[in-house]
Amino acid sequence: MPEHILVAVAWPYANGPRHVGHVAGFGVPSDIFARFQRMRGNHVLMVSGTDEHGTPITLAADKEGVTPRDIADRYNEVIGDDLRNLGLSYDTFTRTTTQNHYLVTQDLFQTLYHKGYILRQETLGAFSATTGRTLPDRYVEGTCPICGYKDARGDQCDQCGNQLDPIDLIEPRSKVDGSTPIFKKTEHFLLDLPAFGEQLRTWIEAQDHWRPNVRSFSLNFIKDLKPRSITRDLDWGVPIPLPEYADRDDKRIYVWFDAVIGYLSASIEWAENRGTPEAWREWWQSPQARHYYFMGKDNIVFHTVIWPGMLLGYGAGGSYGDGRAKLELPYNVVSSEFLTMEGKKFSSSRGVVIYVNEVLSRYDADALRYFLSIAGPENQDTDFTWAEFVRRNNDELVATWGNLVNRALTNVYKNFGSVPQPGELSSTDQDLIAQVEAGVAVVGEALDAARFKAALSEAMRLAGQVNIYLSDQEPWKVIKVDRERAATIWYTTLRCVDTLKILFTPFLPFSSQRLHEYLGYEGYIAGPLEFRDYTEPNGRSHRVLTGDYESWVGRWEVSALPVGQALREPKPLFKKLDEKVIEEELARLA
RNA sequence: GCCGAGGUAGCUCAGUGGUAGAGCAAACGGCUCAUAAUCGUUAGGUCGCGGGUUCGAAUCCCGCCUUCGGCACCA
Repeated sequence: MPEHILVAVAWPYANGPRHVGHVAGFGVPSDIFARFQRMRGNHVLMVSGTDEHGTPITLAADKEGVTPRDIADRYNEVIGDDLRNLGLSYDTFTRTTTQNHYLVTQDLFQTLYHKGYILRQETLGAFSATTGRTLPDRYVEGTCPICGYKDARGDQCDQCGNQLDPIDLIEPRSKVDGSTPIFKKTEHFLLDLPAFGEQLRTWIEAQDHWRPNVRSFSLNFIKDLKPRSITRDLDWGVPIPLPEYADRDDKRIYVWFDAVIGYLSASIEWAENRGTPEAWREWWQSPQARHYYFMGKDNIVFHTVIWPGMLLGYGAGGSYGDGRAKLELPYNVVSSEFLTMEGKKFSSSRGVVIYVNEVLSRYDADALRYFLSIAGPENQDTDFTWAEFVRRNNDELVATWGNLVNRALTNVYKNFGSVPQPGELSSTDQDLIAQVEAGVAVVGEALDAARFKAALSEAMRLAGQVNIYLSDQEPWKVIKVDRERAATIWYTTLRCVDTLKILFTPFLPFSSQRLHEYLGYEGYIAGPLEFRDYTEPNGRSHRVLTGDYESWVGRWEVSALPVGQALREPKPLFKKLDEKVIEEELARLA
């Protein structure tokens, strides 16, 4: 029975290009998972988009003298290109500035408000004297009233560690331009999280298939829930859908509140764009559907506490719920740790960074995907170094898998031209095939459990087994004395390579597609992704990254390689990298 | 400061109660079909430190050191 699987991927923030650390956490793992589930025959809906509201984008816009919309447009395009070039197979990668997203966000806000889950409260906020814009706590600096540290931030003093309120700072100043901020009263709306505390606790406690750190972290977090502010004094964001705010442009819904709603709004957009406007309900209003969320560890509570709280509050209400069924909560929240760069935290300002588009301009997407899959921060922080990148590429990807494919294909292409007719398979041949075919289940189980390193390691181990088999059987010698036996050995090898191709496809889609073609097959097992433009009722159009995945022919099954199928002329799947690139890349960092 | 996670071979990392693992790097050997790729053998660790529970602990408990994340207006 095919299942409905929602793959909800963290929304990259559109204030700059995304670096390798970002895609290591949310991008590559989610795509591996989605591709695997599609190959298994499940109905996958993979959604995300660029997160385009919030203070950092307004600050970037001010700095350049352009509008926030300009910044969002620019980086929506850059980020979309990067994700497409990495082969991330979203059903819909959209953005938070669509009319649809505004409508869905406002429906959630209104529904929660009318159900009494949103509170109103007067607070004192800091505003810039020069721009009139709100200054988030961390953008106010001054002298710490507790320890006297001169560069304490409004939210916390880095020297004594105490939590602060910007109003308490001595001689406060704006981090942006140094001016003295103005403090004034402002009304805010707060999500009443404590109202969901008991439901959340019961629900989280039952999720014993979550990674332990995600579960225990979340349980600890809900011990002390407080109402959480969901509005900001900004003119850039989703307007507050209440009559008294209809004509005001000084207050907006806070960016994190609308960003998580993006998972729902993008699903609704996908259904609409596809001409089946109700189809999203098969994922969101069906208790059988499984929802997987992928993100970095800094985002856990948004996905295990706040967003579930919003969903619980919304229930079946609102214009999208339509009284039919409640919206479903996450099935699993797959959080990654962080990637570091040459032993240090990624930092754009300090130049400790490598952007996705830079890597892809010089290296193949599969080489980066391989590294991030085998050495990524799945269970703990891991380090990206150029030396390790080159080594993993040359000594593992090229040497083990690439070379197996290349030696097999070039030999068979040269000597037979097509899949050779085997004689009787020896027990050694049969054992090898059985071992590799067992990988379909073993690797599949690991992938289903989001254990990507284990899955890829097993696939690589099996590729190694085929290399051992070849060294042992020496078909290049056998063919001089016994052509039929050589044909049998090469047939056995190709059968294994064809099954391994399936196991590698979620990780290495580009090279797997090429291998698929070299083996003489037609159609896509991992085809092209597409951008499509959609125009909304308000006349605005935007670009969506998507693909025609239902037409792809790859299935998570063992090889049924037809004897006699003509091969196409093979080329190496991967490029070996010169050791010199390590120094070149390190020089770029400095 | 409080909460959570990590600290395992030279390097990068697996491994949650039962005689310490992988890949690479190192040393030696085989093969030469293949992107000088591959295959085999050897060597290498008091599993952060100190206590405790247990017949038995990298694995459970306590303390300490250290790294990373969270701790309502950064996303």
